[in-house]
Amino acid sequence: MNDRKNKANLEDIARATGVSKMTVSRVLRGGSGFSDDTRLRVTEAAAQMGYVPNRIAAAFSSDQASTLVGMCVPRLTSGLFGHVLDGVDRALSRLGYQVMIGCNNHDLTEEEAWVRQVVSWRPAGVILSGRTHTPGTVDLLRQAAMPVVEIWDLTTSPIDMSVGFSHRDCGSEIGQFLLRRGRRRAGYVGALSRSDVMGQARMRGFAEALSRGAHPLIDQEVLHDSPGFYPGYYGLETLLARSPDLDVVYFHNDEMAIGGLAYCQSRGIRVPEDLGIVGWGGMEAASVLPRRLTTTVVPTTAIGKVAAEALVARLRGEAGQDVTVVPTRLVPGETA
Amino acid sequence: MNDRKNKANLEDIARATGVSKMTVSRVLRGGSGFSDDTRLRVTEAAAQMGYVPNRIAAAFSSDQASTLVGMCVPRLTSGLFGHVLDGVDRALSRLGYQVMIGCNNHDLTEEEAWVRQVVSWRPAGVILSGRTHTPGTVDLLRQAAMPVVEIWDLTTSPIDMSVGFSHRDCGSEIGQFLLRRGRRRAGYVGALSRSDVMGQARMRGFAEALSRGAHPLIDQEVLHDSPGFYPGYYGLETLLARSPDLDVVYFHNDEMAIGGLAYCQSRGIRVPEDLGIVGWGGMEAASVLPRRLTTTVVPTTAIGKVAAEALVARLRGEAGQDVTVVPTRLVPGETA
DNA sequence: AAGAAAAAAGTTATCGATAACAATTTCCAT
DNA sequence: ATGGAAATTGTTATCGATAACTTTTTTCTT
Repeated sequence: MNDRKNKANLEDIARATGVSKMTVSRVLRGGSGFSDDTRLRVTEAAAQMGYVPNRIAAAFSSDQASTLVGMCVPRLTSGLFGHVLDGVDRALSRLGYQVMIGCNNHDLTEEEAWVRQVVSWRPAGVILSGRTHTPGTVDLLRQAAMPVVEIWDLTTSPIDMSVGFSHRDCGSEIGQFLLRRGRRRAGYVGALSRSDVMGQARMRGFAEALSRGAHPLIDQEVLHDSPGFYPGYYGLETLLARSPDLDVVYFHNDEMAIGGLAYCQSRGIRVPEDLGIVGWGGMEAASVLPRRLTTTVVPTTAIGKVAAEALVARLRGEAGQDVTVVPTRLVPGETA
Repeated sequence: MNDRKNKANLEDIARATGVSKMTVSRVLRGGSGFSDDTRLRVTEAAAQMGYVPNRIAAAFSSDQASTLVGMCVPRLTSGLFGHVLDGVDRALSRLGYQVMIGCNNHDLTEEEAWVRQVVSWRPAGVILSGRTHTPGTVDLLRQAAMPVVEIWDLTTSPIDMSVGFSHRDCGSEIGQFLLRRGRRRAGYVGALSRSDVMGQARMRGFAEALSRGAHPLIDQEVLHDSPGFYPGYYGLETLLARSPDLDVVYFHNDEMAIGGLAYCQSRGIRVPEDLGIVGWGGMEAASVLPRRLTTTVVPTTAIGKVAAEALVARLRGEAGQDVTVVPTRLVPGETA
């Protein structure tokens, strides 16, 4: 307990116990190579001195010992990613890992900047959202030679591993569903056109299914805004002003769809009789609306959990598949 | 570029440039003490060799250099904390810090375990949620002698700094508001009774204000469940079964209040005529309901931002206040 | 009881960066 | 030109833990 750093280190404990630093290290890491008597004395001294291991030093010395995992999401304020994060954090913290977060705002350059920061911490592994990355990002991760899991948007040729589902298939499934229900004049309301490639993929899948069914997408309104309630409200207003005779509208996500529902309510448009409304994501709020929203439920927590477990399995050298599909579920609801 | 570690280090760059490690270090950290010529040669070599600094080593060597900040929230799946996290992450990542997250599930023992892990990474500072902590947590943080910000629930005697508002005042303000509006028979629906001390504080403030107004709280239903939509729905059902003549119900948060609204809708209870509904938190969804929810809006992102800035200010030795009040705002809405 | 095997404990080198200090070079005024 | 200040560069020690190896002690077998 000196003045400047009041933190005890291995040497302090060694001195207090009359053994070597190395023996203390062995005891505290709980391996073998020490007697019961020594173990007792060391653990007691450590507890008494309030020893907190220095993981910086440990990670520095061994480079096997890092328990840091980086996790980057497109937006922290999205309810869906909160659940993914929760799944990741639960699985990892239980195993003694710490999660470093990042947020790329759907911007691949921001993602690269974040990856550069994280890699400089020499983490045990990294989890990214999405399948598209800058060449620089991929380089950095390959150089770092650690487990990488790409989640959310499935890719068959991942940097390392991938856990998720196909956004295109989500859109396509909804398209087919609506055609079966007799909808013939579909529109789309989206957001973040430039950057949210996954939303785009859903829209493309949707449009393709409609075209295959010979009732192609009539019109779409894609806002340069974040996909929230108000953009949904005003997006639908704009779309209907242009194409009043649509019979169903697919939204970028549930938040926007709920905004769309609010617009319908305010204008006396009956849902689903006059207009069908379909969302995506499966936010909890959508399921307690007066009419349950027709949507695709995404197993957010499961994706986080599976991604974390895949990462740890790889760290432990266990065999595992590189690509894991976590299926989504179309919930018919009452709005389409 | 050896086999085992394909990462270049300062020494590699030094060799390639014909200067000393120290000079390379100086150049890459962008201080002074080198010529333009050297700077150019070094930065070029670094870029060419794909040098990624080793922050583990840097943090280890100087203990001033840690750019890690720990941030612990009660729940990652809460929309509110997603915004707080976003505020923190934006402010910190802009300044070159990395955020390590944790989640304590409203459990002080889990919080202590997390703090122990985080402290072992010798972070630059820590942000906690709430004003109540175990003695062990407080000890660990005091020992570590680094900036600590307690957010969300304001305390006048923080471990170090505090940024937030008074939950009791939130409840009290709603109580007074409802009395002014002529409500006389109020109930409360809550969740997580044992662990969510902040929800409890709101309830207490609410009940006190009602008592001062001579129309005390009639009944309350507190579920041992997480505060979501369904608990709100069924909580209100239970409460009304027991006390059918309530004229207003205050909910633990907006999610639960929306669940309550759904229950009213399903039973033909008119809101606000037959029953007033009041939430807390200010989730976005609540503002696009057919009737805007009466609630208290919490400046989530601002709290995160202010907390992060206070932490960094302290790190830089700048003066700043220890306790910052970030005011909430009662939004009358149309449901009470 | 002697020797071999196993367990326990100690020694030394090392990870990569930085602080503190020392040495060298450059620049400028006289 | 020359002394001295300023700018630039180099040297050495250090942070705390761990891997790899060596030494000492204990245990077991015949």
